[in-house]
Amino acid sequence: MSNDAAREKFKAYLATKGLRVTNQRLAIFEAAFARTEHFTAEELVTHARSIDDSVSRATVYRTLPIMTESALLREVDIGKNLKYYHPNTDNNAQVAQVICIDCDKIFEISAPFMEWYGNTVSTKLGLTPVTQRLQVNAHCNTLRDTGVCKHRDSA
Amino acid sequence: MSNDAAREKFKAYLATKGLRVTNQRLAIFEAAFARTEHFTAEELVTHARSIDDSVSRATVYRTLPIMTESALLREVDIGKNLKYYHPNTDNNAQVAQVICIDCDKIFEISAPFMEWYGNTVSTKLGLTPVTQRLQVNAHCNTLRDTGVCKHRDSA
DNA sequence: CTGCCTGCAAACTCTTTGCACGAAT
DNA sequence: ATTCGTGCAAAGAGTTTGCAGGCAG
Repeated sequence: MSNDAAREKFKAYLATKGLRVTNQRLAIFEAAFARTEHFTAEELVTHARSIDDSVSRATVYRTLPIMTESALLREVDIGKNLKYYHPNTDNNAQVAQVICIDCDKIFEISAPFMEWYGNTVSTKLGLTPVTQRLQVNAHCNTLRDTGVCKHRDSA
Repeated sequence: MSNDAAREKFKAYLATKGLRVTNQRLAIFEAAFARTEHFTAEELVTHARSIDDSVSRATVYRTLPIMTESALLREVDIGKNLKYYHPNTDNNAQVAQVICIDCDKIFEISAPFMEWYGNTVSTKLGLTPVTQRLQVNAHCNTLRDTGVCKHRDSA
């Protein structure tokens, strides 16, 4: 999905929900979709402000749920206090994460079997699965061998 | 592993690390191992105080990492602000969680394949896996059908 | 005795919210 | 003109930490 298509989807979602298309919301959208790596709310505040310096932290926090509900962003919780976000380029992405404990870089890996697994185990318990997550925390071999985590540069 | 065996393991771990066996640490241990369901730090404070009312919140928070490092407790992060803990009855437990979104009850399910998965995907990235987690968030069918979440009572 | 442990309360991090002003429809 | 959206700053939740006194070894 191109950024243009995503922007239209965002506007359409806002319209559907009776929400307004504001400059701040658009700036936050642009800031989010300009990112290629996972980002935090705080980073999004900074980037959105470079587009429209009137964007407040509060508005970013109020906009993030809108963008995740509309499936434009995926929320990635890796067990730290803060949440990471990533543009969702595929609506039905079933992805696992491999997280480098040394540099916090997040690698995403397609894991279509997750959905099957969620269905199977939930059904046995009388539950209906909504989301599933599969994460692997790992150490960087390069760091162990050379003292430098090679992922840190690109993170 | 019986509670007695776990208590000895706890004391042995403390000794190994040069940490002292204090009444507070023992009270926190007893409170944790008296629980059959997952519990939070705050719940542990309350229960530990019923054993030794001198136990402070700070000491509970300082003791929890010791108990997780020693594999006596497993830390379960279900993507909320707070963490849950559970006595670890099997040292090498590879468990997935199914979480009822309606009542926050956590079901644990043996998932030995997780370790294999973690190894496989990590190796490809030049990483060494440390931990993995697999979680399914699900809605309660009983709640949907009858308006009452049947798990809430036992949670 | 020595130095780790403790309780207390303040600090911290991330996120949410009340309020009055401002802008989209 | 309405009504929703916004920035600001304070509040909130969970957790961590500095400090002075206390207890295990």
